[in-house]
Amino acid sequence: MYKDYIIKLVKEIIKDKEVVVETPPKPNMGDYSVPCFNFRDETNKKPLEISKMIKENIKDEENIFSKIEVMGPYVNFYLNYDKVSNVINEILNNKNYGSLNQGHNDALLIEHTSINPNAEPHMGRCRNSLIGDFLSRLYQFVGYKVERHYFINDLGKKIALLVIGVEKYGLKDDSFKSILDVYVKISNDAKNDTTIEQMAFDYLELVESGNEEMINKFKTITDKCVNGQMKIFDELDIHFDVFTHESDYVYNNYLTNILNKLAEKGKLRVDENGRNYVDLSDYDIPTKEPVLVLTRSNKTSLYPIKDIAYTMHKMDLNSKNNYIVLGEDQEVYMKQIAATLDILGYKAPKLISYSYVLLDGDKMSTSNGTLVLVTDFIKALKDKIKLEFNNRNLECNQDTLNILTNACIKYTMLNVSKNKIVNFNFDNATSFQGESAIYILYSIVRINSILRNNKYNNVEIKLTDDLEYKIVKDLIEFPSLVNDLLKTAEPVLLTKYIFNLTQKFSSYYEKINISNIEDEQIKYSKLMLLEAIKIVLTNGLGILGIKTIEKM
RNA sequence: GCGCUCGUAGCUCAGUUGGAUAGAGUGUUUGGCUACGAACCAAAAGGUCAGGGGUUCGAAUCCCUUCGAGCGCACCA
Repeated sequence: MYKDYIIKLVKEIIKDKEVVVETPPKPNMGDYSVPCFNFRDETNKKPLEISKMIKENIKDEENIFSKIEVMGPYVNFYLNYDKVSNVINEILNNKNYGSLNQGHNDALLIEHTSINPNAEPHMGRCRNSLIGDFLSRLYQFVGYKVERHYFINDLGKKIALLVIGVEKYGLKDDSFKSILDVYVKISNDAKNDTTIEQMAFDYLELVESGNEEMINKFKTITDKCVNGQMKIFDELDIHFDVFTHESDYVYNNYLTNILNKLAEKGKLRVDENGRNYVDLSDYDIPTKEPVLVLTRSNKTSLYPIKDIAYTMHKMDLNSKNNYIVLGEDQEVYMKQIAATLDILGYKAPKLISYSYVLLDGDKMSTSNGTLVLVTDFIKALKDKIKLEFNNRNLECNQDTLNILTNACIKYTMLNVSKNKIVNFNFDNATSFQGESAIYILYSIVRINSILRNNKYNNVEIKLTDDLEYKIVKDLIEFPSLVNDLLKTAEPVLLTKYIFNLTQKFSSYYEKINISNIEDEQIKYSKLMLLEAIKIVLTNGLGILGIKTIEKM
């Protein structure tokens, strides 16, 4: 946070040049540094002379730095910890520390997950939900009023098949599993009997023509599916505010209006088979043909036109802060949608995309059996956690078990850059040592333990140890980290920050026994430091969707 | 074939919009508990940053190229 201050100071000396502030490679080289290579000007001074010149002329009037030193072509700044440790009081007085209320209580709409109703969530698909939920919590943390949207694709060929399957085989009960069983049966039947596929198209046509009986059949079975999915997401503590059915857009005039408007703009085409498509040749679309097909030959609607109707609806609700989370495989598709929306005079939501999840090197997919279902993974984690508790003769209640399970899943999945493939490895994902959620939660438990045994009164902070300074510096950086999260939407920045801070605390814990300290001011300062660490860790974990526990 | 993303320690990953001697965890080797909670800490070993060119004071980072991986490229959603 003092980077801006440094930039301001240096700019008073070096005008018209961009000033970069970075962290020196070694702690004994200071807290911040400004490289002077780029400050060369007409006078052609060497960076070495410039760094000296900056040092001699700089005026730190707020007394933030205890020392400013020249090291070759760098000017290094050492924080005055007697002063900046004040951040601890700030954190204790503001439990929302890190949020600068960037959202100003504005509304923000985010769509994520939106998986096919007949698909059970697995760890691959789940990456969307975890990133989406992370962003939702981040935006909420910085003061947006967040609304989480879920689009229910209740009109696909697959749902039609499912309706046929239920007619043929009935439904044992309303559980997700029974529905999936029926789907597997009917899609196997369809492979040998082509009349089933034709029947599916006939059903879809009935729905689009407004046949109420058929509409109800589609909606009923889809809603049962979505209920099943939501039970799973509930376990992950991921929730949605608004559900919208794809079918809502076919009965009204939404779709014909879109087609008419595209025709008005002169961009609607019909091909030799009677299909409607949009001409996107004015846009940079990296497909063979710059088009987007909207209807089948029989004029029933394809998914994109319903998605466009839905997206327009979302943009009407919130045109300013509108986000969608999609896998990398949808990037080109989103370009097509955005281009079509542009023709229609609409903006597109901001796209957050991410790469696939591989299972030990294989893509997770139902067809080749290489996938880990969320429910199965949750179960495996719970078993392992219980075992670990047993080995230590500790009790683990349901709440703790759920929190720890969630923490493991979220931390593992969010600890990789979005545009990199996640190599999901079972042993790695269930490791509780080192860089893991359990390590972090365990450390907070140790902080709690100290704070339970040692009461304190607020004092003027007096720190005595290098490690404390390093921790304070991390705490100072938290608000600017949150800013970086907003800029990049990159969860790994946060997971690494949390882990680094936790590591520093662990070393500190080994080094200094607070309970044995006699001097009250020093002891209380350290206790306040721990409290501040706990608040920042809790805030950070909260953004990841991870709850903390008092004991374990 | 064309486009996008990626390639960093045995394994899983960071690397501050080009900066100082490339960092963590895990695994391996070693040391530390009659405890502010050892799911921890300390230390050692481990690198041609996929290969090759280029740009400049300086490249894991930018450009070109080769190789490798993932994804996409009109009637699935």
